[in-house]
Amino acid sequence: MGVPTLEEVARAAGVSRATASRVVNGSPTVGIDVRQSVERAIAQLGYVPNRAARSLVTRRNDSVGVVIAEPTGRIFGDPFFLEVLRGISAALGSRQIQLVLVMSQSLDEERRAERYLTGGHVDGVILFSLHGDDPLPAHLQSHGIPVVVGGEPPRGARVSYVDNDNHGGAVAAVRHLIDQGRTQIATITGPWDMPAGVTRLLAYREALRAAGVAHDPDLEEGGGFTREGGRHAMEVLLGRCPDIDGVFAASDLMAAGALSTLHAAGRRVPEDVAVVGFDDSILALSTQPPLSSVRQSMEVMGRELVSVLLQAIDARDPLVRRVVLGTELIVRQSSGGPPTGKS
Amino acid sequence: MGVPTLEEVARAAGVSRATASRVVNGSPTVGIDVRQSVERAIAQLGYVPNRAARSLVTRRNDSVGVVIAEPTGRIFGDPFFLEVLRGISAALGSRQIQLVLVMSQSLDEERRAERYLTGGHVDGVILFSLHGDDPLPAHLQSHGIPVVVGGEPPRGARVSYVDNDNHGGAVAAVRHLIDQGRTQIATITGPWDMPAGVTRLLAYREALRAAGVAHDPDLEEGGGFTREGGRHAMEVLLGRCPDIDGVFAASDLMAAGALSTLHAAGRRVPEDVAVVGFDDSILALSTQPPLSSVRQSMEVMGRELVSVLLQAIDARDPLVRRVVLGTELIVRQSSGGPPTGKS
DNA sequence: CTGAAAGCGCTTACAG
DNA sequence: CTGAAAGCGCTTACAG
Repeated sequence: MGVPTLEEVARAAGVSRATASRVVNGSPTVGIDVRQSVERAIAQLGYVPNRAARSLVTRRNDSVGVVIAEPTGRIFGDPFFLEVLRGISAALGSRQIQLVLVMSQSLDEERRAERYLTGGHVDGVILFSLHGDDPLPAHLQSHGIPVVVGGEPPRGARVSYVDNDNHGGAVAAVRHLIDQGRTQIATITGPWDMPAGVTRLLAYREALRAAGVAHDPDLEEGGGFTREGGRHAMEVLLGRCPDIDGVFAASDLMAAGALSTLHAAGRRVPEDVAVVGFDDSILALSTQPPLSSVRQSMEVMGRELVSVLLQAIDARDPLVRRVVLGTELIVRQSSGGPPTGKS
Repeated sequence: MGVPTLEEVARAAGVSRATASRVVNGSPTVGIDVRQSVERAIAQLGYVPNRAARSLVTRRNDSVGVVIAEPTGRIFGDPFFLEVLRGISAALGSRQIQLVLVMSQSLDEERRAERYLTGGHVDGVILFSLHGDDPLPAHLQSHGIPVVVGGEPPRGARVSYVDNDNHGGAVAAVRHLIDQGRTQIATITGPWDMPAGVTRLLAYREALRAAGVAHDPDLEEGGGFTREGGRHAMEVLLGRCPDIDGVFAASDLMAAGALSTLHAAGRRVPEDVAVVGFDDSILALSTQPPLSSVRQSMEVMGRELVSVLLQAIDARDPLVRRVVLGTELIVRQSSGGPPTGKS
């Protein structure tokens, strides 16, 4: 009794265990009648293959590790991840692959995660929220584990990744501010060691340059991708350049912080200062006024990550794949959009 | 070559495979000297036990399924889950147990998830965001799988759960509004089929009754735990009772929606209407003004869920355990708190 | 305290 | 197209 085994299925169907196994695994070399009787037995007994036994011989785990490593805790407030996870989960589930979630906040946890991942317990790894010099992808690769990074990978790493078009999105945001007639456009940037932040900053500069605006370092201030950082950066910017009339914040969270500073300083948004964020997160709709932002589909990113990873696992090739997903600027009140801009 | 096996460890240490296994599993019946030489071999070879092989014989997976089932997609914007996941992940990781994440949105996915979970692939299951009549916990239990529910379980289900003190939190919120001198206190409720929503509504009524206020159904309106629902509910309430001066929303998301209605209607918050939400989510700090809310520690909930589940798995008893975690009212500007209420 | 041996449930060359 | 047999890496009574 208990859980039925392949052996019992085979007996019930009057075939050998080998043949039953072939049916379960969809081998084409099985007679149609034999196949059917095995399938009937499977249905009748409610047979489910034992993963452990299968793994033991196939040397595959049919599981993928998803690592969210963020020692600073910075990212954890971000609903962003849930969406990516959903995309990953959907793509993996339809292929009968387990999603093993590994979150590490402390260095201790990170070490344990690394030991686990290199222990051969997963067939591949999806990595998130890396910093510029994170050795994890290279380390995993050196153990022969297929890896794909969500977002920009550490500089110089030869690793596959799927990223949103940070550059294109940021350029669109800044160009939009220019189109609105803004001439003193500041930016609040992410941390220097996070590639996405750097890319968005470079795109900001490029968009201004393309519009013939001279580069002014006084208009750039770091906000560390936090709300408090955004609030503070806005104060600094306002102190340095009181005539700012446009702000591109590299994340919605920082934009929300900037808004409260502007509010406190008596600046009207968007009349006095137009603000655009990045992420089009849930926050964008709850700020006052609603925040223009650059949208990226996190769910699509999740699916794409799985697709790239499975290719690497199946092909067992070290080919580096890079996928860049398009972004879209959503204009709301904070930069002159219509008042009831639902979305 | 490749990954070292127990056999190789044993050979290197000059003992039998059985003894090596005992050392790996911390059996006390091993001579101190033998133990040490095995440990040396393990370190030298970088041995890591093969989970599949172990599972096959122990009949344990050393993995726990975490199910987020939300066909409506309602909950997915909620950063809340990430925090719970962190708590679960931390508690599980320190015990070397895998966190297998299962998200299901469509009925199809839900069915697949159920098949997976009953297939003996996990040692136990943590369930979230159940509706009042969800048969999943009972179904899993009938397969002999230990289950614990995060939040209130479906009515009448004999299943262990860990929940925040929704009742106490809601009572505190309403009492606070009363203490502020509010006399026309409305509530925006969650959906009727979600226990947490119902509990918060009942607590609202009880707190008013305790204060000697007569029950007025006109002051209650459903908001479905969504922002849009909150916005609409506030319109309805204002239409029915223009003299409302306090609102208890059963979630921050609905409170945020209510705030925009109040804003559009020209009501000042908190001067004209004081508002309190529930969850103390990331939203509470980004609304204008910042939102008073009932805080619950989601990370603690995660740890507690693991603790209860592991007890059930180890004990193999059908004992039903109920854990209720305390909540705390955080007062911010939306109900008369100080202007710069950081937190 | 230690070892020889059986067995967990499956897949997969190898024959036929 | 099908079956007999070996073997994946581990744990655990059972002896001693």
